[in-house]
Amino acid sequence: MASRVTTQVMHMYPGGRLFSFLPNFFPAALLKINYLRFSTSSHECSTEIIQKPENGVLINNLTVMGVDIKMARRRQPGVLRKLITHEKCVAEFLRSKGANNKTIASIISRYPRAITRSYSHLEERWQLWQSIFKTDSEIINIIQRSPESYFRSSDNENLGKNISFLCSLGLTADDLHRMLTTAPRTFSNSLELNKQMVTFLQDLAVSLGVENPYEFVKRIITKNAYVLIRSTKRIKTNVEFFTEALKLSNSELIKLLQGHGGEVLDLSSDYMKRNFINMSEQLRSLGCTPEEVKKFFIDYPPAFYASSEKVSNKIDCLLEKEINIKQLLKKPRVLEFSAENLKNRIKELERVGYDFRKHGITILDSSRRRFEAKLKKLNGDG
DNA sequence: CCAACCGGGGTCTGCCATAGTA
DNA sequence: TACTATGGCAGACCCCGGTTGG
Repeated sequence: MASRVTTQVMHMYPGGRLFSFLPNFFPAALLKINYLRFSTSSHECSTEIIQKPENGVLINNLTVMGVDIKMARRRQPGVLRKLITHEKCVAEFLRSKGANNKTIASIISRYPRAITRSYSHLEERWQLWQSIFKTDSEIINIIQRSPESYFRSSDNENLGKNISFLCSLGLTADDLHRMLTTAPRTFSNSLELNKQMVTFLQDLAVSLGVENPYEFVKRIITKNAYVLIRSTKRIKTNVEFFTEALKLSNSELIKLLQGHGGEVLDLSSDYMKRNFINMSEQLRSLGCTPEEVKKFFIDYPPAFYASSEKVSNKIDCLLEKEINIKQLLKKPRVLEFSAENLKNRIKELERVGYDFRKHGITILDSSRRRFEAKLKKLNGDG
């Protein structure tokens, strides 16, 4: 906290004096360098702080490579002051794996610390990732998507241990592939952190009286790859929230977590609570009983995911056409379609005189192809 | 043949804070 | 003391089609 404030304060007081004995001095960098001087208001005496200058040669190299210096500086200013970096090696390495110059520049702009990794280090890390991915381009795609996930940790040994650990849980090659693709951060977590989550889930299973805790854990983390990149605090809060909000018995909770409940387990706790409250209120105000609301969430936990604004939009779409809310309770998956899509479908159906009161809203819950086929038929019948 | 049930698939980072380290 | 490594947070759905039972 303190150091953070200091940094901000320093940026508020740019300017100051220059040193002439800077290593790697380079005119182009001069303009960017902050030699700072500031006074702390909390102390009587004024303190002078001299910021180490940026490495001009490095800045020049990065500029030539097309790196967004402003972005890099904003994200990890310290890297730009380092005297020894490996930007050329990193670029060469990534290029050898099929990344183009633009991609490389973007990667370094977004995660400058990447250039502190050596060639041999990168080679070693790549080999570990290759134990899960088949092609270089798959890995490049992920690095491009999230440079931080790949580069944040310099601990290759830890990465190897993580892979072994996850394998030891009985995860298949496919499972690992999906996890690393969807939540690459998992593999940069410390082994200890991943173990903590697994232990937490195992303990939970045991306390609930799950027959096979081992399978329970496996199911949760394969169903929801994001669980392992969340804090145990969040997962714990969410489990407690499920239990309290829906007044679940142990067996009901187990069933929920092993089913669709697992899919929303990683949501931000407050967000989930807000959505629950909003949705419950809407349903109640439209005449649903508390029991119906509870059943709705148990049968259809993805409802926790639905943000209040989108849900309101969708419900409005239905109500406008005098569709009874009870029909939604029967077909909650209708909520999975975008409001836009629902609106269009309802419009199309109105055109052919579809009677929702008679036929319900099941027709809205179908794939595009099936819906269109159905519509064509309705059209044909007049 | 068809509606209804139901599981699966894509996708999810970029930032901040801080303990630890050189 | 600057910098690194890493924990943690906010943000937030939509869709397809195989199978099955009537």
